[in-house]
Amino acid sequence: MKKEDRFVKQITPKSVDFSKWYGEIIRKAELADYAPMKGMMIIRPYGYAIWENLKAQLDKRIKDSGHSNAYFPLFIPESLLAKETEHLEGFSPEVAWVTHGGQEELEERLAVRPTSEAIIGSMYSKWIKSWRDLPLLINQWANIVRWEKVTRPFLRTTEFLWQEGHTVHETSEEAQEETLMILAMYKEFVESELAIPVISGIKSEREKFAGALATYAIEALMSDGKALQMGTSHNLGQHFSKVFNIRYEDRNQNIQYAWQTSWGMSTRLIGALIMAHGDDSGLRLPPRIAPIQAVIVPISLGNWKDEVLPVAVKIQSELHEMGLRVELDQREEFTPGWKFSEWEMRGVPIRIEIGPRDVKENQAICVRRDSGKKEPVPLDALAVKLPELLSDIQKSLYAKALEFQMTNTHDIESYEEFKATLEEQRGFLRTFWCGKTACEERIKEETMATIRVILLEEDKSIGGERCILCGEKSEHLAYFARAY
RNA sequence: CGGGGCGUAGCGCAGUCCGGGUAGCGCACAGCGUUCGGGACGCUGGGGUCGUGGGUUCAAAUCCCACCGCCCCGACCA
Repeated sequence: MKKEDRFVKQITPKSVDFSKWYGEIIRKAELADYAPMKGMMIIRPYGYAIWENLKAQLDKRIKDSGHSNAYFPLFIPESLLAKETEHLEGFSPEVAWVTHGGQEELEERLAVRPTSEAIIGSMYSKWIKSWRDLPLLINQWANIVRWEKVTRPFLRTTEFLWQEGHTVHETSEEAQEETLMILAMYKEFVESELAIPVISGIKSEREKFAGALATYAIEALMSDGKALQMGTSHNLGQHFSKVFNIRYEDRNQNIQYAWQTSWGMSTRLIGALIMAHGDDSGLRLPPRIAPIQAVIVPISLGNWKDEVLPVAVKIQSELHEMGLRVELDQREEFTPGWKFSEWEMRGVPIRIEIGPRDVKENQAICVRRDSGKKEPVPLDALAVKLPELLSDIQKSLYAKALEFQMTNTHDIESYEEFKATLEEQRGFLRTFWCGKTACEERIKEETMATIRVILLEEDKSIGGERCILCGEKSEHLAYFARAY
């Protein structure tokens, strides 16, 4: 961006210091604030409004695909959490424990849920008796606590909000089908609502969820070239049904352990929005989830209160009637220029300027946040033009992000090239990997890059290439990246 | 958990070393007036346990000791 075009001067340009830029956007756009406890944050109304929009859109998809919402307890007795040992071992370093009720020490410690497989599994064993009880398709919206050592607002906080689905099925095939259906739903949701293109695939053994048979994930590339996991879908197989005794009588009157899945997406999505779309002037929110889709800024010149304001009020109420989220900024203590910068920083997709000149000409000036393009629009055309603009901005943000992802996805043929590319340009490195944890770990040690996902069978165009590190024959086409 | 940085008004900082002595600046905030098509200006005003505890001293933001917290960069994770 050219210097004279950069009107917002309150934040560090992201090219100068990405971390600082990220933190400043969060505080100055009033998305969140640091809490007085380490690793915790307050999600402020503007940030929470984004979450509510994301949640509404995702919740609709979850329900449309046959799932129902429920709510399970925040606390999990230690004995329950400890039943699946791989699960406990995976989470134990980051579990917070309640040891006292008032002054009295508890007989058994209570874990603050780091995820709810255990408590939900224990209840499912009571509810499921017959194949007629299946599939059981439940989702919960909840808060989760994980005692992380390194925290960053939205990306990794001690407490976060998420959605976790927990389903039970008659067969292994059905569980697998559910796992992949959710993965596809997540991808569609993120791409169409958040306008962020993602890659999807299976996680390596090392990166999979503790206690799962297989973990699938969607991953996106942030604009600093690092990858971010945006959602996971796990096929739990019978691991949890065996320890929680979730059994049913099948259609042939045999007693069987049930097959389960679990899947989740969190407030981390907000961090992704910031890092995938934001620019030097601040946030750029996709219209479909922006709390404010258009802001009207009246130009306070001359007798504007009588001449301009009534027109602005009328525009707002008309657009509001159409279901658009439109704000009229009639604060008198700020100049129009100040407001322009403010709303830009907060990522509002469209600004509608209206001043005395426009009123005379029966028009308003529409300015796009994504491109900065201004155009006069006749007042009676606003109702048609605005939805068009919003939809165009949504598409264009996605297209820009996709272009970025494609130009930063590199097909790699040698380990030397792998290391060089990572140093010089980051991004996704697409290459073959033999499937051995030893190779994966050595690559991580030497380059800080991890396997984000391995492409699924059906996505593979070619087979029989060789592992980037050891040279063994391999069918695993993997995406590597440095990740958050 | 390692390495670095920082705690002074809501935010950003100066003052601390090298000299202990009325706690300052910019922004923000409040009032009034003039302004307003890309972060306006004038005047007036309010706001401080100088991170916490201890010590030295007539006197500590400043010197000494201990502790706490936060941020950033690395090893582990939605």
